[in-house]
Amino acid sequence: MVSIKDVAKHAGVAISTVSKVLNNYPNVTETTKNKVNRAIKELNYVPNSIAAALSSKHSGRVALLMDPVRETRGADQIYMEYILGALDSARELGIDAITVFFSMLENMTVDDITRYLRSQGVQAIVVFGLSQETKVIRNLIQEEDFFTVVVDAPFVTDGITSVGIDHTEAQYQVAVKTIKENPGSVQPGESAPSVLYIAGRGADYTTADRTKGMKKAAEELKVSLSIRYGDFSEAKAGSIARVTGRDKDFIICASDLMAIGAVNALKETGRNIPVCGFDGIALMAYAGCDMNTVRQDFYEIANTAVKEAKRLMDGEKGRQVVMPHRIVRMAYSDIVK
Amino acid sequence: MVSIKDVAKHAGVAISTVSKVLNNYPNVTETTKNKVNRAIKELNYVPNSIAAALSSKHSGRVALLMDPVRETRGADQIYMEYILGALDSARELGIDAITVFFSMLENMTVDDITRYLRSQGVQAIVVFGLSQETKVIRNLIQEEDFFTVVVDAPFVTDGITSVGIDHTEAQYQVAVKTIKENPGSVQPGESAPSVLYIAGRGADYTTADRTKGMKKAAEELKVSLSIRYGDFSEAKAGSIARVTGRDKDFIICASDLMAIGAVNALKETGRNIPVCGFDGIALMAYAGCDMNTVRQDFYEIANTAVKEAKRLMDGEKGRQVVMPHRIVRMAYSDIVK
DNA sequence: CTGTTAGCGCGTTCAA
DNA sequence: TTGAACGCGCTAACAG
Repeated sequence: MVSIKDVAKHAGVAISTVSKVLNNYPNVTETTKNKVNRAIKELNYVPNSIAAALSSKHSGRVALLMDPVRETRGADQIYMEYILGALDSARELGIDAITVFFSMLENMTVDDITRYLRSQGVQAIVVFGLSQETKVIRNLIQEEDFFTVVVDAPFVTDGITSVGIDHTEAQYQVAVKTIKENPGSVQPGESAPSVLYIAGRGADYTTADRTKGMKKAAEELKVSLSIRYGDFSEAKAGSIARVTGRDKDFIICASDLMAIGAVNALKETGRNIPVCGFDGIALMAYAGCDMNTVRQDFYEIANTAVKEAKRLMDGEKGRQVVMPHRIVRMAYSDIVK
Repeated sequence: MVSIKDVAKHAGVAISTVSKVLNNYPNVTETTKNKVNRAIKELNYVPNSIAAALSSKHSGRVALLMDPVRETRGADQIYMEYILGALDSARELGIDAITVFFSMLENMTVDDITRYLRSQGVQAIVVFGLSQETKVIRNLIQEEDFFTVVVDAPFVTDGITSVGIDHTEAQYQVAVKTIKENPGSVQPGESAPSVLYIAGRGADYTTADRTKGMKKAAEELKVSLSIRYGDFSEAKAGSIARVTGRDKDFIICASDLMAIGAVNALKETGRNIPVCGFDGIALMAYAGCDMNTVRQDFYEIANTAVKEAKRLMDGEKGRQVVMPHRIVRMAYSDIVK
């Protein structure tokens, strides 16, 4: 393995000089810089990031923490896009990222986790899909032992950046669009259209925001609103749709999986009313649900999140980043290429 | 940060002694071992794996190479399970794993990739879903610069282990089961039932094996067999089903995604014949395809693959590992909990 | 069985 | 502007 020493020798300079041009330090003549770069090329040298990390005491390593629930394989797309987006941006920024699932952290204390991550040279963490129930992770974040970026959760301090879409606005828009696009589904003679909103899990940080958006839409459109919590469970959303959805004109769901559950439940009862979801995953179309959702661009969110992590490691302060979203209609024909 | 030196001092022994108990070396008295362990506990010491890797020259780090195609989000489950399985077993074995997608390696030469991985301290690679078309990766494997485990591809040398199911047998079984379970779908008066087999991509290592299994089943059951290549494309499988499937009694597909494409194409034409897939992903059930597939247990395969990588790093020779498979019927009700 | 010592490859003072 | 030297935390001979 060719090391910095070989490069130095080959270029006829000192090791430290090579290190300086590698790290773009000032105070290096163009001439020597060229010499070094030529040597690097000729020897096909690649810096050893392990050694660099050990020496500099900051690895620039980031851990991606997420919780793909084993039971809901249909939603894997979300996590895959998170991972793809995060790794792409890590690669681009030249920092390395490791993926850590909550399941690997089970029955570990905050201290255990901190030590584990430290031993791995982790300097920053990016947390996806945090819920208030995940106490350990929440404490981990609040300990601020690492530079932290949280996706879809309201934490912002000097060391914590928050990234996510505006869930209130997104839910508002998708609800309005769904109701307005389907005026015919209101029973004739009915005074006000009725909407069943199947919200997520109360403990989830996004739930309150989305519910607020739904309420705003209901007020503006003067529709009567019933709210139930489906806990992001497809089965539970199905039950709710069967019972509470019986006399409603619209069902609006806080997740695609719940929308699928609701639609399939309705099919059994023979009813056919507009249902909309939220996440914009391909599964919707496969499940035969041609309906509105919010396109969340998980890839972009994760991509940005890692960039924000890098920003924190570079000494900048935490901040809140609001990502754009857009409303789309998922259709099978758009999926199959 | 508390280091090995602190532990040594605290325990009143030499640094190397601490290192020895850390790495379970022989020739250490129980007494000193206890002293050291106590010190470790008291100081809350965590070994720095970065330093260990630098010093020992073998990081035990493994890179997971895979190629989740961005267009087929429905099949993300496969990659998620690969990742989950691999990371779980890496965590269990105490080695760290990084995930690398083919897309991150685009327009890099074998040399570039080797250097990149080396710079990351990668010692072993696990390659998922290799196709003969991916020349660069194939060359990377054959260079044998890293300990290598390939999933579903026929490479075995002293430094390369191959892990996967028996695709011939699996395809044989699922085909037989599908045909036997649906005797009624054969047109009355017809001499021999006819089967359309939509194979994968010719360049894929699994394709030949699966096709062999299909042929064997066709011979045994005395059915006439037509073979077309769907290239694992849902759309292409749809076209094939529409055209070539028009007069067939069964359609058997080499992947779930193609099965879904075929089923949806058939729906348009109003025909309803048995169709089976292969991978056993949840999407099948969501897509309303209640049909046979091979349950491949991607999680288990990846889990095993990483263990095999560890085995290679421990100095054992490469070998072939055949994983079990089983045939299941995917139904929506089994998916939704 | 335990301790001493020499690196691993690199970043970083501090003199020159 | 350059280079020599030290140390990051640890492993691995080797000596005792």
